[in-house]
Amino acid sequence: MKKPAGTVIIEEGDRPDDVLLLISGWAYRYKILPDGSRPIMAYLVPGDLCDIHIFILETMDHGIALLSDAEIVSIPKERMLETMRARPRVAEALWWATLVDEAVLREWLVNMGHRSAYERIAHLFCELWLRLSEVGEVMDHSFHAPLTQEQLGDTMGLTPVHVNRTLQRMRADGLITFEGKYLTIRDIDTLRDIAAFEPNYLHLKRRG
Amino acid sequence: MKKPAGTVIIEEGDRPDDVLLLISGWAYRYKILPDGSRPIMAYLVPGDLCDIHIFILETMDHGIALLSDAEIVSIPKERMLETMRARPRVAEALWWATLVDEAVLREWLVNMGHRSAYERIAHLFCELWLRLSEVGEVMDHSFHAPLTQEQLGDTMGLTPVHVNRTLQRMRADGLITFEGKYLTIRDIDTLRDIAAFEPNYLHLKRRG
DNA sequence: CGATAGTTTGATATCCTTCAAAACCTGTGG
DNA sequence: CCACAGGTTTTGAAGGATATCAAACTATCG
Repeated sequence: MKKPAGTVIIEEGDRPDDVLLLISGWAYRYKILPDGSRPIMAYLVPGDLCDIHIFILETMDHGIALLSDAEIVSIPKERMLETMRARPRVAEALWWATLVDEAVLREWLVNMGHRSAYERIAHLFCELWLRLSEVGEVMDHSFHAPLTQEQLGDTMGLTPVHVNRTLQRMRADGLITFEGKYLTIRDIDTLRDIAAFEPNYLHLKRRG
Repeated sequence: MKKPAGTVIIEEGDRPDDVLLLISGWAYRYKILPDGSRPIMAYLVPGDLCDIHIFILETMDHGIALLSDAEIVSIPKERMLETMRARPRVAEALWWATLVDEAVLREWLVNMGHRSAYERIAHLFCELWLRLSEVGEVMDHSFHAPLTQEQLGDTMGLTPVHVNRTLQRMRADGLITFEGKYLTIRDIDTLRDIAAFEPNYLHLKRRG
C-alpha cells in the first residue's frame, strides 16, 4: 500500500493489530513533548519492520510517521504469530532485528551524550551510509536522504540553525554534499575518523 | 555468586555462554570511546536479566560492570533455551523485558537530546524511583543508589562538575537529598513536572 | 507565478565545559 | 583509635559550543 510523506502510521497510545514492513521510502519513530518539540529516536529504511511490540506490550509508547512517500505492507498479527510458530528461523530473525534496534539505540545515546554537533552528524551519516549499502540503496557514494535540516536537528538534539552551520562546515571541509535530498559522502574515511565510527553495533555479519 | 563493586562481568567483544540474573546490587552497560570517556547506557537493578543477546548476536557491542557489590546468578544458555521452548510464557517474558529495555533507551535518548541538565537528572531520578519501587527497594522515599557524581555525568553526558552544581541546586530547591549513596526523593511531584516524566514507556502494567 | 516550506545569515545570550585547586570522606594499616 | 591515602565532592574563574531571536533569501509545488 502506498502512502504520502508525512502520513502518521502509528500514534503513541495506539494498540495496532498489524506489523508493518517498509518496502520503499523512509519512516521515523518520534515522541511529542509537552513543550511541543518532536524528538526523533530512529529512522526506518527500506526493508525495516515496524513493531514487534504489538505482540507483547499494551500500547505504543511512541509514534511512527513517513519521511517520504513510501510503500508499506501490513502483516496481520495472527499470520505473524503463526509464521513464527511454524518457522523458528523467522522468529529468530525477529529477535535479531529487535536486538539490533536496541544496539543502534545504545549507539545513538552515546552519540547524543558524548559527541559534538559535528561528530554527531558525521556519525549519523556513516551509519546511514552503511545501513543503506546493505539494502542496495547507495549508488556512487550517494543516497536519497529525505530529511530536512529541522528533522536532522530533532534527531540530534540540535537547533535547525546549528545543523545548518554544521552542514556548511562539513561541505567546506569537502566531506559531503547534500542537495535536493541527495546526500553524497565525498570522504567516508575522514568522516569515520571524526565520528569515531565503529560499525560493530550494527551487527552486519549475521549468524549462519 | 557474589562479586565486588567494579567487577567487569562482560566486555565488549565477548561471546558469553550464560545469561546473568542480577539478584542484589546494581550494574551498568557501558562503552569505551577512543578519547577514553566511558558513556553509560543503562543501569541494571535487582531482578534485571543481562543479555539475551547471546542467543542471537555474534558478540557483545558493549560491556557490563558492577556499580556495587552484587549477587548474580548465571544461567547456562542451554538451560535457558530449553526453558523457553518448554514454557512459552517464559519466552514471552523475555520478549517483554527486551522490548521494555528498548523503550527505556528511546526515552533516555529523548532525555539526552531534548532536556537540560537539571531536567535530565530529575528524569533519571523519577525513573529509578519507579523501577526500584517495583522491586521493593524503595523505603520511605529513599533508595540505595550506588552512583558517584562522575558516573552520573557519564550517564547524562555531563561533566562531574556540572552534575555537582546541578545536584546542589536540586537540594537547595528541596527536591532531593543524596548522602552516603542514599537518594531521598523529597518532592516527587515537582520532580515529575520538571522532567515532564511520563512513565508509560516503562510499561509497568504487564499484560494479563 | 505566487504561496509556503526550507535554508541561510547575523547578533547576542546561556548553558555547560575546562582547568585547577581546596575540602571532604572513607576505609585501611599501624 | 589515629593518621594517612585515594577517591569523591565542592569551589572559582574563564572560555567555548550551542541556543535564541529575527529577518532575508531560496527552493518547491500546485
